[in-house]
Amino acid sequence: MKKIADVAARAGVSVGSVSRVINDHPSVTPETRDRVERAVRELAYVPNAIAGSLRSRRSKMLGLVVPDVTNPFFAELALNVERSAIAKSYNVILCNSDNSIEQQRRHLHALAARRVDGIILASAGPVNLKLDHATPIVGVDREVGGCPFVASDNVGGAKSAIGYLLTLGHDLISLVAGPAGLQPARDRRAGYEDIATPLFRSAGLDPANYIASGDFDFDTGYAAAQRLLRVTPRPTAIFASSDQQAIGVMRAAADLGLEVPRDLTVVGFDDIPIAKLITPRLTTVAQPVKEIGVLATQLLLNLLAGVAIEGPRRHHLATTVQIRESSSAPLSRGSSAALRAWKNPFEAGIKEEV
Amino acid sequence: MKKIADVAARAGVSVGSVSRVINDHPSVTPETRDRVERAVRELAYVPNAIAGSLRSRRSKMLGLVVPDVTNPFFAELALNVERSAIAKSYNVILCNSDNSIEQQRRHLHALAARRVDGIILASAGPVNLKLDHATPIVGVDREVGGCPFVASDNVGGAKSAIGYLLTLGHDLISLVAGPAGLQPARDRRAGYEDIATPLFRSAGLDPANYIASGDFDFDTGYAAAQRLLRVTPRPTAIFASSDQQAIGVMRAAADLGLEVPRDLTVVGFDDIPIAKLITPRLTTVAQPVKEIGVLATQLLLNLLAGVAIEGPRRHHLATTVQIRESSSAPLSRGSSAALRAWKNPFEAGIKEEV
DNA sequence: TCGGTTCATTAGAACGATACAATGAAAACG
DNA sequence: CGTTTTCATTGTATCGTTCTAATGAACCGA
Repeated sequence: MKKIADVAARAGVSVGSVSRVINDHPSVTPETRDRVERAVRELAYVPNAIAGSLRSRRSKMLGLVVPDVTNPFFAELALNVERSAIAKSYNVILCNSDNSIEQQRRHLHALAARRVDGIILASAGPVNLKLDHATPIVGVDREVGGCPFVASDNVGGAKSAIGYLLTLGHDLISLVAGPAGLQPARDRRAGYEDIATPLFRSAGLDPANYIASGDFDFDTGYAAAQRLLRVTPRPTAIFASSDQQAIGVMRAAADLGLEVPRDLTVVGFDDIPIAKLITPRLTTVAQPVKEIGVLATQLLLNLLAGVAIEGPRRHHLATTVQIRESSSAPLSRGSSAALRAWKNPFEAGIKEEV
Repeated sequence: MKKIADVAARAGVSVGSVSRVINDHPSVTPETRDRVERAVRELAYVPNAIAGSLRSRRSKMLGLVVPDVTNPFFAELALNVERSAIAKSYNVILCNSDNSIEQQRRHLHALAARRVDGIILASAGPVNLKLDHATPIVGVDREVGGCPFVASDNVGGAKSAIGYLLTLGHDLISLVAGPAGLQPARDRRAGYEDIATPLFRSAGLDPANYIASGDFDFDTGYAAAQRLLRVTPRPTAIFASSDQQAIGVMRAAADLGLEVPRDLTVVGFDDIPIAKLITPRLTTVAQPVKEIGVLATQLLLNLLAGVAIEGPRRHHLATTVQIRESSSAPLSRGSSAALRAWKNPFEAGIKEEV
């Protein structure tokens, strides 16, 4: 394989000049540039980025660590991180932690050994950063102690979903919560409870009866709905912490002979691609995944470029309630005093889909 | 950041010995190993893989180029490639070609510059391999001229789906085809035509009336079904070339007042995760994505290790018909002579889901 | 015309590891 | 006991770039 010296010889210049041409440094005469470019073409020379990285101490690589690219959220994240990175001539090493903190530790170590310039980390759990990490890290989705951080505003997203349901006239709203170990799940629950708990209280009901929890998956949604739909008085709406759960809820409803949205309103969270494909189309809280990926990458690259971080180090991007077919006003409008007093402060993030 | 010389100094040995310990070369006394390991720990030394790669001329990195990780098929592929790679201490650089041949060319060039040891390529289109490529390549999903290749047996998959439908008693089976530019789409169509065309012919019908084509997406499925379901005599089953299309077909059927599977049987292709979540659950041809990813990676790593490739260079892995709820016998069983004569030779790959 | 800038160019050091040949000690052998 | 073999160890060349300091040419204003 050709090296820079071969090109230099062929072009009749020094290796330094070839290097300058390749990295288009300004100090090059058009003539030298020409001769070098011709030589590069004739020899089909491909610069060795490894040697370059060694000398320049910059690898122009980023690490991306996610629990599982198979999850549509992380796939979309990976796509946008990679795109933003490549636009600045960075490549991305993909790592799946498989939700194992140990696996993740190994990956972080490997990335450090490869001297990636920075890491975007959707952490599988709490992580000990004193080890290894000279490498700059930006957290996404799940907070990473001390690092700049980008995620959806999960609390706000849940609040606006519940707000939307109240506006429709629902006042018995159940929650299917996610794993308590995951911050996004906790945040969504917090948003829900912030509004829903007082309603139950003022109606003299126990809020705990209207919450079921488990994983973010279909089965959890199904099982949760089976239980929640047998509570008296029955909830008129169910807010699920993920779209997969919501789909499980809809199936359970169908199995119980309830029609969505006539007998039960279902709202999900995430807006995964199929949400708009199923019947009925799922009303859900859309996360700005693309923005998260792009912003996280920009933050990281700025950090690397030494640009002072302007604005906050922790970003919570606004979500949007995507109104589709799985939600409607309840058959008999709720009548609690609290509901009557309700004014929705979250209207900004709610939009009807065309 | 510490380097190997620092470790050597601290341990009171030569850099060579440290190197041997790290790469666990056999020629090391337990005592030396101990001292080195302690020094490594005390200095929190992380070897510089870039320097190592430069000298050893092996980067221990693979490139993975796919059109779009957001596609569940490629996401699953990426997951399994990365897993298989990491098991052999390789890392994976992820590249999205966005279905652009030009973008893909740039990515391949960057991977060559980074001196990745090998590339797994789901090509966006025909590719000119004489440029750049000393780097070994294994093709997946879409054939890459001259390279070892791994994909589903798309022809066989389509045939077994049609075979299954014939067994149920269908004989007017429509096809929603995929983009003619994509090999998997062409292969699935070929498998369909191989069996279906003679049936139409012997019934005196024009096969072309029963085929619609477009992208692999929901909208194409919807539009195709709108047309196909107005043909007389109406098909009793529709075989879609992707699950997304199949979901579009089901929605169109619903909009036309047809109930699946009573009035129309729908079969998809891929078995994406949601296929089993929707109502009715989708009968579909499952691709062995995991196996494709694992096999492609193994093939590539063997190639790199210089292991002679045993067996064929081109692999077409068997698909499985996943029978779920969207398929059943037609209301009135078909009666063409061809159908009566039908004996299904594809029973092997058909399985009822528990 | 001359000192002072500016700029393109060059030769060679440096990056941090692994590979290799050389060395010395211990083990094995007849 | 001397010779050969084996093995752990060492010092240093090397991988292919980029970076730095030095050089010389060209240009500028006084």
